[in-house]
Amino acid sequence: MVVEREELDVKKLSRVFKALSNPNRLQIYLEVLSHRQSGIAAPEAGCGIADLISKLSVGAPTISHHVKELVDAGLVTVEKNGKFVTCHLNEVMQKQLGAFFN
Amino acid sequence: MVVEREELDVKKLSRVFKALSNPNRLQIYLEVLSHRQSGIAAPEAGCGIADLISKLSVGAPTISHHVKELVDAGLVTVEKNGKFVTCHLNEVMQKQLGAFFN
DNA sequence: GATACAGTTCGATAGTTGTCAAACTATTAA
DNA sequence: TTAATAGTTTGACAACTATCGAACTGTATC
Repeated sequence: MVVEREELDVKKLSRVFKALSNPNRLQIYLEVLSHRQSGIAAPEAGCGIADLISKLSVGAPTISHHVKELVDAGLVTVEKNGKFVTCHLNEVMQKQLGAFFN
Repeated sequence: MVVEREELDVKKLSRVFKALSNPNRLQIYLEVLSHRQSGIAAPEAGCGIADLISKLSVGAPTISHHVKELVDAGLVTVEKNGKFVTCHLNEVMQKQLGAFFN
């Protein structure tokens, strides 16, 4: 059995920073941060895609693309409820990044 | 007199993360971090360009370019001593980034 | 001076990224 | 089952990036 090491090596870390390097994507992350709620436990909290579309003055395809990049980088998670999608903060990653700069 | 506001708005912050989004540039930053020394006070400490060139298996022009981007983003500073250039950590920025993820 | 050395700037190029419009999928409503 | 709605995927394209070799600038050494 291969053990998945969840350390932040240079490659992974640079991918995280790349995800945050685009102003619109950073704004999405900030929006998710402001709804500070992780995990699937609380469906009411979190940040809806529609909110992001209305706040960021770019089209839906672009938002969708950006959210996927944030998910791939491990910064946020995504939860589907019927037609709707909600973004949640990955607090583990947040803490790891906080630790990196300390 | 115009007061220089040194806040980290979205634009500035995304520029910082862009600077760290390239693996080689992140490696340079890590190298500077490991010589944890800021300011011009201690010329002996800090990270020399030549060290970076030997550690990063990319050419000198590329290193030079990357260091400039880190400087422009406010992540490191640079100090010249005759022929040699030394990189220092900007600890203020480091602390601001640590605070951002907390 | 002339030479060597440390690093920078320039110009070019292959590769990547952000964005959009159009077409698509899936879910709810009529 | 037809419509409408929420979001995704695809394909395209302009803009940007990382890297290199060549030429350059400034500093020390002979």
